Amino acid sequence: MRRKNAKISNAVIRRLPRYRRYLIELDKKGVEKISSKDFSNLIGYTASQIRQDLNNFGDFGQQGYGYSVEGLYKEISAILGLDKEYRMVLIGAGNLGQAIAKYAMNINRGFKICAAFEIKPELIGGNLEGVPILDYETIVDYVEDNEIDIGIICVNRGNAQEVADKLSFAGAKGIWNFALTDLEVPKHVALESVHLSDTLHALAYHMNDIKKAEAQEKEKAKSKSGQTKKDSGKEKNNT
Amino acid sequence: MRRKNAKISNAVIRRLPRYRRYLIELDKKGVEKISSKDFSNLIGYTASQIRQDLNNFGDFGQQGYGYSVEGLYKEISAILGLDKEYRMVLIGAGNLGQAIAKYAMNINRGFKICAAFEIKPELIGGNLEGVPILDYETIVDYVEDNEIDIGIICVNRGNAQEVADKLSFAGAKGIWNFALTDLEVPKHVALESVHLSDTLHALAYHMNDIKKAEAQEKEKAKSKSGQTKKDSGKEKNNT
DNA sequence: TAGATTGTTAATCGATTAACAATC
DNA sequence: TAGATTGTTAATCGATTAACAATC
Repeated sequence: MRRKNAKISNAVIRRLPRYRRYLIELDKKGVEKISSKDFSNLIGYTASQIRQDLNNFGDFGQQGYGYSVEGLYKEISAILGLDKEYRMVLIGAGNLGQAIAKYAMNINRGFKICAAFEIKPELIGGNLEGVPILDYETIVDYVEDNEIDIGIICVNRGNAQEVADKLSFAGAKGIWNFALTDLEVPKHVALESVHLSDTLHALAYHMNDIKKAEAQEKEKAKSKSGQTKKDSGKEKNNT
Repeated sequence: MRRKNAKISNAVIRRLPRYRRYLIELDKKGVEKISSKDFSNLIGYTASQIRQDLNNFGDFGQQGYGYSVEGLYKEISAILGLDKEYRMVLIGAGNLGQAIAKYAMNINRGFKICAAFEIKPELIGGNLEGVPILDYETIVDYVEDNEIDIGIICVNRGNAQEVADKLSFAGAKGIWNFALTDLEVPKHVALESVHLSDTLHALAYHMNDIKKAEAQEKEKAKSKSGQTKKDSGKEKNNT
């Protein structure tokens, strides 16, 4: 039986786009159904977790059969709200902003960039693959008039909060933030911050962790061989 | 007393870059010390969690005083391995790749892009702010000869695994992956995948979640007012 | 029907929070 | 010294995994 409208944990939500990606691949390959066990082998979550996750939203499977790949794909897409259209604006049309905006348009039909905003006069009036670059001064009116849903923030960290404030004020419902700062938004606005450098720093940590573990391993192997072989290492000249 | 070399949970590691960011800000403001309580108010983790997290790595605080901002910043930087230098290559010099590479160079002195690799002939031979764009065919030799630590993968998802294989084979110790696929790497190679579209999808989920909650709220308010006020809504014509 | 596999409850594991003795 | 605040143990909370009855 389906759960009521209990709060879904963030861990579950983060896994949904991944389920969806694998379902797209399966569908492409012509696979029509999949059991939680086979899905587990593919995606790397336990079968239990997969069933548990999906049952937060409904009874999508069928006992003795499994899950319909196409059916589940559609369900998850709907849960994520990917059956809807989103009108977006980009704020900050530098390298990163331009790349992110193009990326967002390419990955999913439902996300449309309507305009980009800049303060730099030399950029204003230009365009990105047909998307006009407008004066940042005009953003509030534009967002209101064009019923913009999402703002992509790609400005410097010092300016990000004021951009978020303007977007929220003008009626945006979501903010995809790439500035390296933690923003505050009204609770009716959804916020997703992508701190790219944090992920690079986590990578550095893991690299060093592996390095340390390898060094310890070597150390251990050395002392062990020192105990077992008489003629090794420092003991060499003692015999 | 300091913990031995127990495995640090991933949740802790993800918080470290954030602690570090706030410490940089505090240091810039001239703040010299901070208690876990004050830090908690600032960063939004509980004081308990902050002390618990830091004690995974050492006794950085002082009873009755708190933590030295500069000292803690240095400790965390060292834990993350940010006191070292990293030599990087970019694979895939499209919009996103170029933007990510420039971003990585700007955020931290320690990360240096040595070269970019491409298969498109029209890009090979060019350069990105002084970084040469080389033929992808030559990547293995380059990574070996130049002791490259990290590869940034910004190619299409279909080609990402083979790039990861080449990088691992050539001796890279870390991979920062932006291709929309889950890579397999040898266990001596650290992998950090940034699935940008997954974060956009999570944003869409949260936007819809807020929308649903608001609709329910409205529904509840309506039925409530229907009970209390005689002349409201559907009941209007009944009097 | 028998076999397979779900949905769901119970058990386990891990992470966060609370409490407090140690100590600066 | 007294007050403040840590380091650390214990309690709580939440998420994952295991188990199994329900059912296709």
